[in-house]
Amino acid sequence: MLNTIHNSLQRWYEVNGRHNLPWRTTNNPYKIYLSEIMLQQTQVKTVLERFYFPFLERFPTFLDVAHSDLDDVLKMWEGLGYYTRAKNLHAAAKQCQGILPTNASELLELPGIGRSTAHAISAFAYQEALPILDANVKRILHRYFAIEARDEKQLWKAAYELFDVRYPFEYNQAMMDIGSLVCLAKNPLCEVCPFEQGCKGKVSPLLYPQPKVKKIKPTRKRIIVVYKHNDKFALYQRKERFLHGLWGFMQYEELENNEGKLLGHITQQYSHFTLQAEIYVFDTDYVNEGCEWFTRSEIDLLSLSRADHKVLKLIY
DNA sequence: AATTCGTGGGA
DNA sequence: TTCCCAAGAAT
Repeated sequence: MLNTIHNSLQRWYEVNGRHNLPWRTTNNPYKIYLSEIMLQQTQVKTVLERFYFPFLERFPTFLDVAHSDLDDVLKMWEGLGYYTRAKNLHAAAKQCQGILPTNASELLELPGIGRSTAHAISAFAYQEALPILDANVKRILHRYFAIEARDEKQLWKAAYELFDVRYPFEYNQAMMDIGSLVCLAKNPLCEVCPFEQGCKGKVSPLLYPQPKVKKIKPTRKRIIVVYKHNDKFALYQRKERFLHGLWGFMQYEELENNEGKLLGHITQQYSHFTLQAEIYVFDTDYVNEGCEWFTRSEIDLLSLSRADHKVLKLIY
């Protein structure tokens, strides 16, 4: 009986829910929206302890984002990763002039907002009765309905099937809490799960969902050259999609000449490849195309990737 | 439709 | 250490 499950879930949430998360104790749409973007593919701990509050202090309102330069938004995003999120946040602020739409279908029109995020913002800020489908909900649905295949369409159908239209806010928040606290990927705690009665996968929850086919992560070897002159260093702002908008030291696929001094090496794990780079320092006043010169303290005002911070640490 | 996007937590 | 993968969206 679905009604029994819903009541069980509501009771569980009242007692065990993470009610003090800052984006749950506000009804400010911008603060809810910001949390949803930051939390995409990112753990709560990271957002909560390092990024959410500093960003809101720098950009208290969505209108402040709309009036800002992208470089300033990227600086507050530095270290959080998936920088297209910052670019889209900035573009969205410009597009709606700092005023968020008040329903999911219009939110979906904004860059960086997909179906699940649109539903989340609308359910949390405006109580619109729509289910979300994040990693937590997906894992619960896979197990509750004993769905092995990672099929987006099937999961959305399941999401609507289990949804409690009476309490969109509480239901969606509760689902994420169950997913991150109870229905764990490796060690699910079925004994304390409010879904235990109706869950078709509880006899062997680890079967759901099917494990992803793991692909070997390729290694990219690169040469990074730190051009230095007096007290300044040459950096370029990335124009390509990867790390777009971030500043960094020059990278080459192979060393073109033997000038410069070998300083060391770095490795950086990315989601789909491993970067292994040798770092050279080259003292010159030749200005590379697309490069600009910065002192050490000026570099601190730029947004750099993790790999370039490692290079910076090698210099000092 | 499969791949591309960062970084760090946690086992 | 090594591995999986987290409040997904865009391409």
